[in-house]
Amino acid sequence: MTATDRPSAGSDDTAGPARGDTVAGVVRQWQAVHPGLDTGPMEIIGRINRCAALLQQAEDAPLRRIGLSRPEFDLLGALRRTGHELTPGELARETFSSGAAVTKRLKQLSGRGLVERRGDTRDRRVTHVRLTEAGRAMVDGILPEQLAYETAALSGLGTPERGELAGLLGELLVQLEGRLGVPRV
Amino acid sequence: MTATDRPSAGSDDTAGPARGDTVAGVVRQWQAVHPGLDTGPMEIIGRINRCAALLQQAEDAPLRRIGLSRPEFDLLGALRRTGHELTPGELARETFSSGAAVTKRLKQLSGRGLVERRGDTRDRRVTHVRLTEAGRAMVDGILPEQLAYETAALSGLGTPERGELAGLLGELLVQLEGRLGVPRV
DNA sequence: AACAGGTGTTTTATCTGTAAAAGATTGCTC
DNA sequence: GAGCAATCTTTTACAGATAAAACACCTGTT
Repeated sequence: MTATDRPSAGSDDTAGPARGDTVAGVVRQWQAVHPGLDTGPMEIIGRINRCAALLQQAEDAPLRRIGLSRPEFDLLGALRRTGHELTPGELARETFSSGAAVTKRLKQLSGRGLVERRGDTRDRRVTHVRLTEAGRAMVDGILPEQLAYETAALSGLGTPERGELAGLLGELLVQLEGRLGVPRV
Repeated sequence: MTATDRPSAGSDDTAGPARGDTVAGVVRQWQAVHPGLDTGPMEIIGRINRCAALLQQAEDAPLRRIGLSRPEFDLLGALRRTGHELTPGELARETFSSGAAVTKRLKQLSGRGLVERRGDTRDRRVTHVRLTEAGRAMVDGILPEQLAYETAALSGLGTPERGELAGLLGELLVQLEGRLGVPRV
């Protein structure tokens, strides 16, 4: 993006470290260099990207403890929440990743005994993937911990603000998926 | 994260494609499997991650046209907006990336004549990096186009909502940076 | 002055993800 | 039913990121 970086903490004022977020600093710098610029989008997109980066870094912790990367967990989660077998292609669509990436992850995960492959009887091109008992147990075991971690990460926001934020992000996401998600098809 | 994936578009109802975003579908699936689960954080974090992924994909377009990756552009942007030379270490901090990544990008960018290195006269460990005239022109040329692209991506939201969203994200980011960003030091 | 420890940068080994091609199989069309 | 385009999955080649080690240099202490 355009504003994911840190303002070069040019402390001159009170040197107070709690004077807005890093994106605000970046925007201020751009305004100083290009006074007329419409930096409005930066304040949303820059913050979304920065939040995503920080949250993902934090969320890694519970998963890392059980030796799972987030993409791997997303794959297992897709199988768990749909409740039935999925083909590699479906998994790729569910997790928004490439087919090649899914193949790699399946190799890894089936090596660890968390998922199983089964060939289709009718169409021998396709395989069906399902969670093993161990895989199901791992997802169910880590999920509450994961959600607790996420809740803690968001605890700085009040309950009403969390609702507002979720609503606004949902609106934006509907727009983006309608606009950008469709060309994917 | 936990909910970055697509709901297995089990079209049964009216098959209306405009029935909420993909994250809402994922949350609904989890609720069906684990009825008691507090899926509140998913609705924020999942959406942030999904928005980030879609926006980054879209934002690539203007940059790709001039053969620049976003991390490279972020590096050039940091030099442009601070207005002075930066060392590789400072660039790493500004762009939130590793020193090794900065080294690689500098090699690439200086090969293209967009940045120049200069050794420090006092401390021969450090080098100073500055934009060349071509680099400055490239940043200034692409930035308005980039921002126009971003504005278009956000145009689905009304002006007041954009302000609210920016404000809420700023609050969240302050919290996250205070909590997660400090251990980085 | 020599040394120890710290800092700034680069290199190396390794890992992950993707795009493009390959391989395998189906189903439609003539 | 033979051929051919389409579909699903995997493999291959390659670009990019990171962690850890290596390297170069500075600084304060003895």
